[in-house]
Amino acid sequence: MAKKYWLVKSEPNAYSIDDLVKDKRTHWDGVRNYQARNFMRDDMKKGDLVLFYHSNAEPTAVVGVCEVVKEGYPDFTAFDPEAKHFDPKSKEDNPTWMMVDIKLIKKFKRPVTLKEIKEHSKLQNMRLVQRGNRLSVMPIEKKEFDLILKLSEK
DNA sequence: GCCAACGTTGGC
DNA sequence: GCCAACGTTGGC
Repeated sequence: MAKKYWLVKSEPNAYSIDDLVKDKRTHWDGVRNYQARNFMRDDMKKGDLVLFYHSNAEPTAVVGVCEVVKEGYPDFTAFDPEAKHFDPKSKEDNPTWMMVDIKLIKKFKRPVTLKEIKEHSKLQNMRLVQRGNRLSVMPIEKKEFDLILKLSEK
């Protein structure tokens, strides 16, 4: 199947691109939204490429590229009463929440800000710039992915 | 810190 | 099944 492209959001004070630079690889836990869950469970495949976006940040921006290295499996942090995103309704034998593993490919030389994306005529269809969008895992087009990569090289 | 947009919950 | 109340997200 053809490679797909994604964008994931993270608040840098929770988990930033620099944390990923340090860790090299991480599991994308804590997603508690069904639509985002479905993408991770059903559609994100090994080798898919992922833009890493900082939300609630200064600046809000795409800051790097990752690759999916492990496909959807149960988000075990949902089972842990001590964990921040504990969900008592998710059972180990029937998990509600799923996650994937990603590894860092590169941190951008330069962040591509939300402002730039909003101002770019070719990026208006991204769900990221659409009003009120709160999805933390979303599919993007290859041409959008390529363009943002190119902008980061400027 | 504010607040609009959205998702979820729960009473009916 | 409807919908108001509530909690969360996330830009500004």
